[in-house]
Amino acid sequence: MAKKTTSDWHGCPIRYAAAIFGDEWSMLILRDILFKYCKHYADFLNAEEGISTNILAARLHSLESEGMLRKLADPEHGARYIYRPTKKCLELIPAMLEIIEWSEKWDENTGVPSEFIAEIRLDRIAFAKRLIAQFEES
Amino acid sequence: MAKKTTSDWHGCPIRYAAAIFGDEWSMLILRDILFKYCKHYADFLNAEEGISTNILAARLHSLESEGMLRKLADPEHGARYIYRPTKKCLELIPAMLEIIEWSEKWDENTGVPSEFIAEIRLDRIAFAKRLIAQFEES
DNA sequence: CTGTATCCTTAGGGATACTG
DNA sequence: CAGTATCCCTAAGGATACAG
Repeated sequence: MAKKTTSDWHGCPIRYAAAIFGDEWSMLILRDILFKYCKHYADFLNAEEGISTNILAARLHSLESEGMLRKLADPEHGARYIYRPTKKCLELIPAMLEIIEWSEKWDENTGVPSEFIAEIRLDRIAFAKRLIAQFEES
Repeated sequence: MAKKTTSDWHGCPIRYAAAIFGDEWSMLILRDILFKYCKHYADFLNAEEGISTNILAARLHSLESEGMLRKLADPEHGARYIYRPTKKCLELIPAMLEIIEWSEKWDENTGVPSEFIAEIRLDRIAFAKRLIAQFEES
C-alpha cells in the first residue's frame, strides 16, 4: 500500500491519525522532536534506530506538509536548519503520554528504564507544559 | 524495513507501541475491534478501507501474538471464530480516545462527523467502561 | 464463512555517492 | 552540515483462486 496522506484518507479520526504518524519512522521522529529536543537533521539521523538519510528526508517533508513540523533557518549557524514542532504537533503530547504509559506497563522486556523514560516519569504534565512554553516563546 | 515485532524492538515505549500498531492496518483493526464491535473475519474484511484477505490474516496473527487479540470459537456457529480484545488491548482505549480527540480537532476535511465519531462523542468514558464490562463478563 | 496459497507489482527502505 | 540522487533489494500489499 502506498503511504496514504490526509488528503487521500480522511473522515475517520483513526484513519486520519494513521495517515500522519501511522508508520514506524514518523512515530519515532515525533518522539525525537517532542521528547528528546532533536532539532537538526543530524540529530534525527543519529537516533538509536538508525534511519537512513533518504527515508529521513522523505518523512520530514511528509510531516512538514501535514503541518506537524516547521523548518526554520538556524540563526546561530549559517547553513543549518532547525525543525520545530507546530501547535498541532505539541497537542499530540497527551496522546503520546498515554501511549508511553501503556507501553511501560505492557513491555515486559524493557528492563531498566531508559533515561528517556525516567525523565518523562518525573513529571509528565510539567514536562508537557515546558515544551509548550518553549513553543510560545519561539 | 521489515515489520518489527516487540521482540526485535523494545526498550523505548514509543518504539514498543510502533512495533505493535505502528502501521496503518493494525491501527484500523484495533479501531474496528475496540469501537465498532467487529468480531468475525468478514467484519474486518468488509471495513470501509478494503483490506485484502492475506494482509488481514497476517495482521490478525500479529496482533494475536502480541497479546492484543484472542481468537475464540463462536459458540453459536460451528465453523466460525470470534476475535475479542484482551485486557492489554482494552487498556489502549484512553490513548485511542486522545488520538481521536486530536484528529477531530485537526482534520479540516472531516465534514459531517461519522456515526462512529458521534457515538463515541456521546460519552467517552461510559463507552470505554461498557467495553471493559463486556470483556469482564466474557 | 474463514481463511491459505500464489502470483505479481510497487513502494519502502538500506547503502552509498555526491552536491551546495 | 544538510540534504539529494541512485542503485538495488526485499517485503508489503493487491488480486484472485482455492480449500476446509
